[in-house]
Amino acid sequence: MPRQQRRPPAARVEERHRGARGQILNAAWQLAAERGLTGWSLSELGAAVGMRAPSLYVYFASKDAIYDELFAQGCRDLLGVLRQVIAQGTTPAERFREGSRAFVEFAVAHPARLQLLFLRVIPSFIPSEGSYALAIEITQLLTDNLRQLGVTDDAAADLWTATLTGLATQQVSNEPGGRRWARLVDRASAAFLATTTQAHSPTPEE
Amino acid sequence: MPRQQRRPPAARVEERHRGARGQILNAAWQLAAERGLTGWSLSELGAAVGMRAPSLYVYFASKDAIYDELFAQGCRDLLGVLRQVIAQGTTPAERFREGSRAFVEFAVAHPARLQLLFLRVIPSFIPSEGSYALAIEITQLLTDNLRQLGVTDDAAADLWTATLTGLATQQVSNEPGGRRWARLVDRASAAFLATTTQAHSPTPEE
DNA sequence: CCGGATTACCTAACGGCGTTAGGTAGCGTG
DNA sequence: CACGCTACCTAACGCCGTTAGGTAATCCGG
Repeated sequence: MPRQQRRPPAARVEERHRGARGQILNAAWQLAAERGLTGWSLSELGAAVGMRAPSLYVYFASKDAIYDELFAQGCRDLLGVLRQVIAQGTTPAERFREGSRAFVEFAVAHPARLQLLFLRVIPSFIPSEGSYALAIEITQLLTDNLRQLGVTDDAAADLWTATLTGLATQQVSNEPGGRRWARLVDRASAAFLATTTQAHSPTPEE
Repeated sequence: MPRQQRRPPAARVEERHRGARGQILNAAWQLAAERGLTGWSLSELGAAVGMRAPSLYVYFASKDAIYDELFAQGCRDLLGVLRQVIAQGTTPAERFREGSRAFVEFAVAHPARLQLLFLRVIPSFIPSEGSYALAIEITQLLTDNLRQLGVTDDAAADLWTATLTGLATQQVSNEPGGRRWARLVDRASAAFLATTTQAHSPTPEE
């Protein structure tokens, strides 16, 4: 009957594991950026951190588990960027415009990350519950941002997320590294704002 | 020095090959629809047409070559649908509205096809020159459609293709089989039309 | 400082993938 | 009837993600 003795080491091990996992995830981001979201193998990822492929299973349960961590990290990064940009804005309209711009910039800066977060590209990968909750937070942030503008229509928010992801997706799919679609975000913001607010705000009644 | 003798058989062979290729492509569409664009193997595809995997190489040079044919077929199908819908419209505005609606319907009807045609999902697959020309034809059709409305701005056309693919992509990525984004196409059409034409048409000068 | 437990890696191997090589029944035609 | 070609097959290669099992190095209480 093996009692648990010597607790302290377990904490140290977990700490070192956390470091190794971070290193592996950084290497995975780099491989994804260089060769596409699915264009690398566990052998290559292992080599990038000085290991053989099977050793990666000490730190992650599967390749999909690595994708799940990348998904969560990407969500947290985007949330951080959006929150910072929104905090800097002085008016609701400015927060909306700058938030939209930041979203598209974030997306086109890393095509593989865009695919992982917003397109179901890997048939076997489904985000874990915790990771998906982070994705929901992103859309809620956008929705709240719109609500401050007086746009309480859920359909309007859906249309806006579709427009933003559409611009980003067309950019990275058809002209990676270019600006042809990315530069349209301000124009799209203005047009969206004009059509969705004019329907409710210029008419004083209701 | 083997001269080519007996020409007729060669033609018959090519004809039968065409039939077999069509059968294989049909099975591939079905597998892609059921299991995702990349969620099937050549063994499964072969089994679906009563062959082993290596025998498929009689008809296609590689799996990517099969994807290329599917890509071309998808483009031709979409072109056919759009041309038919546009021909039925009586006014430029109606053609625009119905064409947009048809585009989104076509896309959400078959998620894997949408991924193949508009999202770079398979790292190893790059459309052949001929197939890509068909994809260009699609965007040109949309651009011409807009031009008939007096929208000659290339940026406006880009924004519109981004909006349409964005709606379709959000639909199939976040709620496959649903209508949450797909139903917004008419609203998006109206908003787009309002903002892009009001900037130029109500002002008579210029 | 010793000895056993634990850690952190390794090699070997499995089944499946896309793909290539080589072989063979059966059909169509001179 | 015999030949050549067609249309398939099996075997095999290297790579994939993954599992099993083994082994040096390290840690820590006695």
